[in-house]
Amino acid sequence: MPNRSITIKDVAAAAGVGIATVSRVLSGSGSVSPRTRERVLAAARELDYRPSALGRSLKLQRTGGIGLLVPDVTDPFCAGLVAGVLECAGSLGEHVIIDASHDDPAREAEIVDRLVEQRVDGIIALPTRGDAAHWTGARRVGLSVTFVDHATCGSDAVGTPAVLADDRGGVRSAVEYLVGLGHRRIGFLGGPAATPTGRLRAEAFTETLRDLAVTPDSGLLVRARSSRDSAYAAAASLFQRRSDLTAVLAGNHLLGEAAVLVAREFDLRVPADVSIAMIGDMAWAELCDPPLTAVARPARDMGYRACELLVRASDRTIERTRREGGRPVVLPTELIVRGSCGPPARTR
Amino acid sequence: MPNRSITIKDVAAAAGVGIATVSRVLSGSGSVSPRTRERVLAAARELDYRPSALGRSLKLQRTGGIGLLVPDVTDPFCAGLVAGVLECAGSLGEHVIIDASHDDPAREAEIVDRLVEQRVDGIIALPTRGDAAHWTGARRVGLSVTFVDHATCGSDAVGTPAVLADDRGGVRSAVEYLVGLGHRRIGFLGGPAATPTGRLRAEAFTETLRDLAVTPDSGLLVRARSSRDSAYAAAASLFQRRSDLTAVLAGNHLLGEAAVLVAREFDLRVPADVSIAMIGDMAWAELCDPPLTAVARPARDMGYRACELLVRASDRTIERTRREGGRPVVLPTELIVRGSCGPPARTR
DNA sequence: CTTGGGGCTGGAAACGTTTCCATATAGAGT
DNA sequence: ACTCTATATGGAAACGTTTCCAGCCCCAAG
Repeated sequence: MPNRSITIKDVAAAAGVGIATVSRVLSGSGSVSPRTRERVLAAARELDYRPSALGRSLKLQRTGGIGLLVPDVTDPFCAGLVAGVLECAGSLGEHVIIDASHDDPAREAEIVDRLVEQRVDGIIALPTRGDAAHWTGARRVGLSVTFVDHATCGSDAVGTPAVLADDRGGVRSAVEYLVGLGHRRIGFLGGPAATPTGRLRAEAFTETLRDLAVTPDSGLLVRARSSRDSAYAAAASLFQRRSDLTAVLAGNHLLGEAAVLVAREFDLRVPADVSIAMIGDMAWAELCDPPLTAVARPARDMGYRACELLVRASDRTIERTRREGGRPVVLPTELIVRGSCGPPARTR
Repeated sequence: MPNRSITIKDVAAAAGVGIATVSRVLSGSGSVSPRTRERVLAAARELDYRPSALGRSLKLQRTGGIGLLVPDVTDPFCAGLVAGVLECAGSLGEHVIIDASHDDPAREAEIVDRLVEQRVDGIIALPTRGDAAHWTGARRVGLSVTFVDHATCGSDAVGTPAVLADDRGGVRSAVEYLVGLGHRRIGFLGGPAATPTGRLRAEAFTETLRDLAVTPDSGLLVRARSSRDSAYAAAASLFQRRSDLTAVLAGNHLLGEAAVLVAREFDLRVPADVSIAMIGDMAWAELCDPPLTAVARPARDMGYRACELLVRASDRTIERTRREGGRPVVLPTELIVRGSCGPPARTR
């Protein structure tokens, strides 16, 4: 019963060679005679030898691990992102250390610290706020960081590579679609103004309306915190206060959910009485009755691209990365038209 | 510009002490004078020293990492599981290396190998099949494995700790509920017979029917492979072939989705024309019209418990674990009654 | 004054790799 | 036969920790 795990030394002894030779055989570098190679391979197989990544990483100063930091793995968008990262990392032979920040900057900082200790080669993050001190700290100790979904607004982290969805374009396409159907009084359910995402989508909403020469109405724009309850409350208040609106655009899937629920609660037929669209496509959008029109964001692709970007960046010097990686990668969104939007009941 | 990352040696030099002393200060063990401690702490802070987990793990022969292996992170059940593991691991100071098997045993074996190389302290897995060789291999090299969702059916891995949902009880409660409403011709949409889950739920279905003295009808039990298309095809074929059925129980969420879609396609009103229930509660069940009755499985709790179990097991010897951990932990399911089930239209 | 012990401290070994370098061997060219 | 080169091999250092052990100093007790 082997209580001590077997090392390269054991293999060397069993094969009657030096440990350097075993290393050469197993890593495939250097030259070894076919005869020796065979003996070593046989010994390794015989002993069921598993090389330790610890020893190797220590020597090589490179772990082949990448850190992945998302707000919440149960959020479908985050899950898609994770899947993309996993796919790319797997094909590149890297492993992924994952953790969830739950939108708490303190927790995020703690996790980044842990990842630094683990000496990951880089971090992919959907940050709570990209300008926090721990991010610049991480870059200072030499590991590359890639942001996803929204980039930093701070000044210090300029040059941090980022992979974004074209949110602005996504909102625009949805608004254009609704206006094209004849809607003029369109409600917008927005996420918290404190988050980059919440801010940006609301901006894009009003901006597009202005471009389309629809008179703005600030009473039609409502904010919610990022909880189910808050989303529901916001939707309820909007529907109650403004019975004259003919369409609603939900700024995220929580708000979309709330809009659907509240419309049902108020006995509004969709899309006859009110049209509903949502930013962020979900599996359940297809299952709604009627199926919900939504703007799909390529979560999986974003994860994949971010991972590619990160690994590529790790190979270069920080300097070169900073010089080259100025522009964030922006991936297109797609308006998926389903049955939840139609012309307004009473056109004026 | 420090191109070389700073080590304990640098801190020792800066503080004018030996490296042993620095280690004692930072790890909190041993005795150091307050004066020295202060100097070391100051030096570490000054240099922004981050201890390397590589060195520590190598020396301690323990990484504090746990491997997490699920079929697919975008599956809501798996996502819940991951969240639970992350929560527990975080509070225990462990980090989590995650990967997805995509239900491919070969890929799974590869991932296990990688985790062994990384010297994780243990693995939590939702295995494709618990009896595969790589699992016994992993246990042989001394790391503890905990299965989730379904345990092994093989003989070799007896004693592998497991955390399960009471699927049998869940199916039973759903069937009892439907029969209680007056249904007698209940369709069952089952997952692949090759998977433990698919087999077990179908068994529980027929078994419960027998216990309730409802005459079985093998034409009402349909299997699908685990893809959306296959699920849809199975549901369509069942509804088409057996227009006399009054209720359908979907064996997983993919099949539940398919049942809802097909019922809508066939212009069947729910629950007036057909009642639908599903194993596995999803966020979208609430959003369906009518909301879908489902059996909730405690994904997050399962992950949390599995992680607890694993870490506890790592502290003991394999022998003791094997002796103690005979019984798997079984967590209760809950039937969530919503609006998708009612009495059959024409009772006979 | 001596002895003993306890609190602090630093040197060194060990953990498992990779790789540089030195050496040994064999074959080929003169 | 001698040198030269290419190939094959092993020893040893290095990576960054932790911890054992030995040594030091100082104070109290004899």
